[in-house]
Amino acid sequence: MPSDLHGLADIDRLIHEPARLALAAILSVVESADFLYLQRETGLTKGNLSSHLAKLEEAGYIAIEKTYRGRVPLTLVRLTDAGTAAYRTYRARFKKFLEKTG
Amino acid sequence: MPSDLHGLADIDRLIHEPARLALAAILSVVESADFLYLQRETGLTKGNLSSHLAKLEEAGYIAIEKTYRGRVPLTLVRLTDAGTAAYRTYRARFKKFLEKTG
DNA sequence: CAAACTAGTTAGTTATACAAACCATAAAGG
DNA sequence: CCTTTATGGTTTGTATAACTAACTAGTTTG
Repeated sequence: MPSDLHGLADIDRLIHEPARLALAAILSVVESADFLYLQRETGLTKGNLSSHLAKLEEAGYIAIEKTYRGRVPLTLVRLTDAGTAAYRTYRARFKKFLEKTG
Repeated sequence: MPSDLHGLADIDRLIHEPARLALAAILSVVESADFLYLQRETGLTKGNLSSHLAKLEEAGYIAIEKTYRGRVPLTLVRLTDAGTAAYRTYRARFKKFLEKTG
């Protein structure tokens, strides 16, 4: 394999996807967020948000806690350590790409 | 629609895709490049490269000129003005995102 | 003249994002 | 009450996307 253009090739696709990148950006600053808050912030449909969260959870990037607010179900999401690390790495890599190709 | 998280939502997907982002980065600095050069730089398979180029051409981001080197066919690729503009916009937007969420 | 290389395209598979429809419960209105 | 409306999601289906493998076509080399 060639130079792979400044590590662009092994960018984390899971985070690269704009919807998930937005989610990571939000979760990186809030400790934890509920489903509807995330939906409003990202503008995603419920289904879409649900599937993105499932992917992030599968990757171990987020932890999903299903609880109740009163008797109304409530889904709380937070970034795991792995998720935080992945997000940081992604940002660093991309920043480097932008600089190197500036 | 909500805040859309610093314009991340309307990022140019055509350029956002890492393979095409790499292509744009290369083409933004070389005036013109041939197929095999691009293949080696990006590490893409021929088929994959071909389809990415087709998409970029369809969008008017690149111009493809099919010519000959001696009697061997040669495909030359260069960024159009629209492509250059789109690449620049993409970079600016992403940079902004990185800064704002820094 | 056969093998192997150059330069690509086409065809087919797999994965992805996305929206629409659905399900379940709870509160509110008549 | 019991129907509507809202909350909080999941499941399902579909169109697009990326990617690989196989094929085409001509060319050089042994």
